Amino acid sequence: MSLTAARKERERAAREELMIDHATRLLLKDGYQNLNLDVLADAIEYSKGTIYLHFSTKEDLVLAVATRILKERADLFERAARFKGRTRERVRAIGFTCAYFAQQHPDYFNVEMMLKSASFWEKASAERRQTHGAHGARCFQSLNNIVLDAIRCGDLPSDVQQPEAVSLSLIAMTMGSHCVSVEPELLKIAAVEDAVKLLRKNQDIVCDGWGWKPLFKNFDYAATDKRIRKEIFPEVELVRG
Amino acid sequence: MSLTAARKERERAAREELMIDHATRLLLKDGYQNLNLDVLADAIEYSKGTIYLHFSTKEDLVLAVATRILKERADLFERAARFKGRTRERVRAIGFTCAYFAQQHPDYFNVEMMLKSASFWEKASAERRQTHGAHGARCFQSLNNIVLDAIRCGDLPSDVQQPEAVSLSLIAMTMGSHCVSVEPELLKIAAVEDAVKLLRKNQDIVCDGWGWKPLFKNFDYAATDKRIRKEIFPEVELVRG
Amino acid sequence: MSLTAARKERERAAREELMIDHATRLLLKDGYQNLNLDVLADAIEYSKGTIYLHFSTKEDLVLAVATRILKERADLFERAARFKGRTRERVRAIGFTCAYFAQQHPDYFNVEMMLKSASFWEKASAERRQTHGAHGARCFQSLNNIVLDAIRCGDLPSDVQQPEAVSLSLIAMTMGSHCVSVEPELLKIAAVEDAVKLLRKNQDIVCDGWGWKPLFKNFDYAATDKRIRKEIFPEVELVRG
Amino acid sequence: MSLTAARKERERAAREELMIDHATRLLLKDGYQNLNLDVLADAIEYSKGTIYLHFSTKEDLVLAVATRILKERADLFERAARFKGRTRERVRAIGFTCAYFAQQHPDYFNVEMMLKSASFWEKASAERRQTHGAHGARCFQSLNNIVLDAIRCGDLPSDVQQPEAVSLSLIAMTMGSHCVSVEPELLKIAAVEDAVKLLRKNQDIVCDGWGWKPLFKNFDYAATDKRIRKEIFPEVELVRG
DNA sequence: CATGAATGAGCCTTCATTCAT
DNA sequence: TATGAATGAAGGCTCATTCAT
Repeated sequence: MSLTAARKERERAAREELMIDHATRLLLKDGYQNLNLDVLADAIEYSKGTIYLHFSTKEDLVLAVATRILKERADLFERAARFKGRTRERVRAIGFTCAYFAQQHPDYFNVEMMLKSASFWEKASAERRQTHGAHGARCFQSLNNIVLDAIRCGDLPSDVQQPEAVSLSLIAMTMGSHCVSVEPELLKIAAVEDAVKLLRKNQDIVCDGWGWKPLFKNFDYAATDKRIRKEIFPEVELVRG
Repeated sequence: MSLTAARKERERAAREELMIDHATRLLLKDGYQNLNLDVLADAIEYSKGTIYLHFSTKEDLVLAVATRILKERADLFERAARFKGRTRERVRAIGFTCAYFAQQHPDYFNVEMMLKSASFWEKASAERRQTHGAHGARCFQSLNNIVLDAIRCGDLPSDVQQPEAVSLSLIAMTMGSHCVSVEPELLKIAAVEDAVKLLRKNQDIVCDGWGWKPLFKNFDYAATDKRIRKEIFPEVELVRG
Repeated sequence: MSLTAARKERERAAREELMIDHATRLLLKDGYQNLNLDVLADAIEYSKGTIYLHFSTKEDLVLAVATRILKERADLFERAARFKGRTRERVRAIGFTCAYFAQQHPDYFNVEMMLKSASFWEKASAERRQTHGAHGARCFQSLNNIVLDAIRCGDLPSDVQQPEAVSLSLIAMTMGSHCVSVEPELLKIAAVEDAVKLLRKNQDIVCDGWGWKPLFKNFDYAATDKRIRKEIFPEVELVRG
Repeated sequence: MSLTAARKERERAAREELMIDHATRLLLKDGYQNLNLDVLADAIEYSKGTIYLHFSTKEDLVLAVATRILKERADLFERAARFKGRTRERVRAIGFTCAYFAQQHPDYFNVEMMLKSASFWEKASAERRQTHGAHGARCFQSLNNIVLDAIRCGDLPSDVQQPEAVSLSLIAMTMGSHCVSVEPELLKIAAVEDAVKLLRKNQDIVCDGWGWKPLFKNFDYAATDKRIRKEIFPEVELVRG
């Protein structure tokens, strides 16, 4: 590729990033249905036509937003999965990334919820659909590999029949914790102060429920947490818990 | 109230029920954004104007749908909470109602997700908002009362600081299991065959995680399950598991 | 039907006529692609939404325009076909209606040309499609019945194998004459002064070509023409020729 | 002109031909309104900007397509007009070229129809408009010269006042036959099997109608047809009829 | 000269809401 | 009270044309 072509490609990518940046912002503010391409075009100071040079439909654009965030999550998951220590410590590192995520993208969950509509996917481009699926799989595999290791080394009971069920219950709890976090009424009734703390606590409960050793109730994870913070998130200040 | 006025009031209520019936059907079929008041008016054989005599906005109508289903759930929860037995058995009965719900209203979860949009609530009438909140509280309280009983009688460890956290983790797991259930990709990767089974298993994991006795891994709940089916759902054939 | 309902129905029909009136005008002025529903809405002083209460798509509207004119033509054809006299005189009466038509709707031919696009018909409503076809068939049958009579009574040679071929050649000549009439260049080169005269002359040529008696070149149709004018078009002043 | 300039000019002409080639293909496939310059640019592997170096507007491009085909027709007409024989045989040769044309460019008629829109011509360049007119005139003159010869030599009755009327009726019949050929409904009603046969038959009717000798009904043209095929279209296999 | 990114006016269609009857 | 005709703002998407590089 010539120097010029390379520069153009960079500019194109930068423009696309700009579009996704603003689309993310508007999406989180107003929701999918209220995302308006005229408003987006005004915000990015490009015309609507230019948006359509990058995304085939509005749905395609929204999927690009979701995919970018999901990719970030997958990257973090893989990084966390490489944490050195017992399997329970490694899954705890994953839990930290979820908490980090909840802090960084407090409203991202809403975007994910949009994706559940069947008609949505039909309108997005096949390529982007596939990319999204791939990052989703990366997330799942990162977690599931730890589960497999845990069964192998005896940290999880040998009678666990389906490793995927363990992963899925952790994922379900994570998503569910997000769900309740966006219901102010519920948080008020349940006197929840810190939604991120809730998320991490719930993940511990699930691990303990599966009998994943060392159990949270029997072990002091303070040192592990310190190490996770230092090794995985050296640059950020995480919520305590 | 005169006899005539009473009859008119009955007719009005019946019409409103009819509207909610069909709105529910259309909502679950097409989703919130695709719910079309023209189609609804055709279906109920009343005019659009008449719909607006009952509901101030489209959002108000949708909230009425959600509230009616939530009321049904609250009723079921209260019924399940009155189940005789140890607290773990009573919370198990609640778990059955969730499974029952998932079977009866497989797409209702989507309706609940709609409600999370901030702009939604602004357009619904204050009265209906409050009613909805009340039924939500009933659900939570039914569950939370069992938790409180469990702490009191020692079925839950005495060091559980916040009973609400236990309830909330169960709720989170229930919602999260629904979330994953609507992601075909995830179900495929995780080789899940029966989403309802998954839901109930996950609830057990959470209870065990909190140390709620008798633990699922140490106790045979077959007899309890039989009794729940007989006493709480005498009329239906529940999914096994 | 109640009086009110009848009145409403009349009003509805009148509104639809108004829409078709203006659509016809705009269509003939600007062509199909430049027909703009905003402009139409402005012209009729109804909103665009109201237009869509009458027509499912823009194509449906255009088809309604074409159908109304075609119906008028079919009515005229049937009237002309009932003209008393020899078959050649009756087909001549049909020729007069074509000329009348060319005068009344000098640009209608353009509308008919629009209809030839395949994608057009897919977007029009099935009902209107069928109506259009029915009127087209009426036109053809009116003419073809005269041809059949002519063969039966010996005005056309008995060796004419396919009566439909005679009808079709007349139709082709009529359409073709319209085609050349909308090409100013061609008219200039060929020194045509009166397009309607051309149309009628061409139809005579075709009849003579088929040997339809009495042949134009052997017979003075002045009296017939006078009678056609008087009996079929008493109210209008037709172009001579 | 320098050698380099000559080469550049050749390249430029070749590029323009390439553009017209593909534009023709797309035009016949999708129609004028669906001709998309992006698609065309992709097909020719030149940029849209380059297209605009050759054609001032989209209409100009379309006119170039129409003109090239018209030129081909004019060339064929002139060749046919040089056929040796009686004038009726020569006009028959012209009829063959029309049939040949209908076979070669079955959808070209649609392109011609586009040209009838008034707004079209305003947007095309004056130069191309003139070229188009010139080729149209060549077609007309080729035919009209035969008519003039026929009158002179007595093949057409001496009382034919306007030779151009004869030419024009033949042209009208040719265009009209094309018109009916693109109406499937009409073809079905009239039980037409072979549209090209219809075209040729209709031309014969017109010639006979004008009394052009030798009349088709009195003369066997089989030998003439054989000769036309051999001398005018040695390279192609024409439809019989 | 050739490019192709950027434009932006334009257009059809939808649908929640209103209000005169 | 019930109606449904009328509204009109809104929005996604297209594409011929331009122009800086």
